[in-house]
Amino acid sequence: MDTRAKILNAALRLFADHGYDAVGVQTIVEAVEVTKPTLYHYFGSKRGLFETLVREQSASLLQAVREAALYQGDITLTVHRVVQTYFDFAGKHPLFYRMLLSMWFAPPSSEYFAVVQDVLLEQHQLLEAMFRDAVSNHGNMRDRQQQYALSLRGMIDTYIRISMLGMVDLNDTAFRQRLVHQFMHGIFS
Amino acid sequence: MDTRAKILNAALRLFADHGYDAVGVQTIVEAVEVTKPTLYHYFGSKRGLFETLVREQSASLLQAVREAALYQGDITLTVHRVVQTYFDFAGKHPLFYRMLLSMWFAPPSSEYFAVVQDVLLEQHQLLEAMFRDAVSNHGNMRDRQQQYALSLRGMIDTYIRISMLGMVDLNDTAFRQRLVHQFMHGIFS
DNA sequence: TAGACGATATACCGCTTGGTATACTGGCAA
DNA sequence: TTGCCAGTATACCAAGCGGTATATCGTCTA
Repeated sequence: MDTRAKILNAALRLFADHGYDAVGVQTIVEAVEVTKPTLYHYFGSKRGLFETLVREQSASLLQAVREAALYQGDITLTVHRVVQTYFDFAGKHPLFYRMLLSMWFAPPSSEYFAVVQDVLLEQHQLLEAMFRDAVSNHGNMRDRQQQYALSLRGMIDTYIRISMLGMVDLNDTAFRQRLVHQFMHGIFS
Repeated sequence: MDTRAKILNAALRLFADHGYDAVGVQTIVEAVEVTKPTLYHYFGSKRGLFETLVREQSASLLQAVREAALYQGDITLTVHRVVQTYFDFAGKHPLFYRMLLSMWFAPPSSEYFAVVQDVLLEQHQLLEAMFRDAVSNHGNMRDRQQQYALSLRGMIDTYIRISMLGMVDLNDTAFRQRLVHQFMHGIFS
């Protein structure tokens, strides 16, 4: 593994474990056993390092959500696919998803929030579009796409968090089905 | 308002808006127009200030949840009371609840998390006890109290967050009833 | 073989951080 | 009226912060 990748790895681990503000550049380079100019050579600044980290890691998530959220006539099925996509990603990249989650709830004026906001916004737009496209089939969800998108994300993140505490298994198909059923029940009722 | 209270007020506002790490002691005392030794006279340290803040503000929330979560034979009614309690508190203390929310998702090893964890744990135990007490009436929720408590909190916090974005009105009784109904549906199904 | 270049190190910068030693003030008690 | 004490200010500290000027090394190219 080359130096650049090692720095990104160490930064992810440290940011996820202690938070962006609490981790100094010095700490990161010590963890990789290089010196500061090396880090600044690759990333230009602490913020640049963080932006690179977020963009590279979230690319595959965004792509997967983009495909899963394509409405093709069955909203329940589509929602199920989206849920599965998030659960899969969080299972494969727990450190990154945990970090994303903590920053999604962080004060909007913090430096790192601006970086993460783009990623979150794009996901939100995909989910909203999914619900909007389903409107023709389900008249009662008109103009509620935004709220539905937010609450679906809320539910997904809640259960990802619970699973990180070891309290639930996201790979349990029956469990996932019950979640989606419950969510759809909330929409249609 | 005395100096002590002014410091606590300013600290809450600043921590909620920018995060614990991002706000220096100097910034706080400048906002109140006093000097550092004054702050250290009252609170001993930055962490001491934060602990005092969290403890004083969360006392009323804990008391309200303690009363609301008392199971008296009707679990749906009790859950409804709990939901209303949280919504009321978040409506009355939006700054504090927003701060609490951001820290609840923060990295566990961050300094402030330890302070906030006590408050969260106590709430969780109250909710868990509520579901445990309801077991005799609803055999199918046995040994799931922990998961139920976590997912109820997740749902509550999700909607508080959505309301903070202006996307939903927590004071709408019909809306609250639909939420509780949806949650209970997820439990009983 | 000369030079350019990517990658890395040493040593430093100004600034901010959380925290404190010391001194002063006003009010209240003996 | 003396003395104590809570409360507040001036001025300071060591340590850490993000960031950089400069130099060196090895490799690849002309």
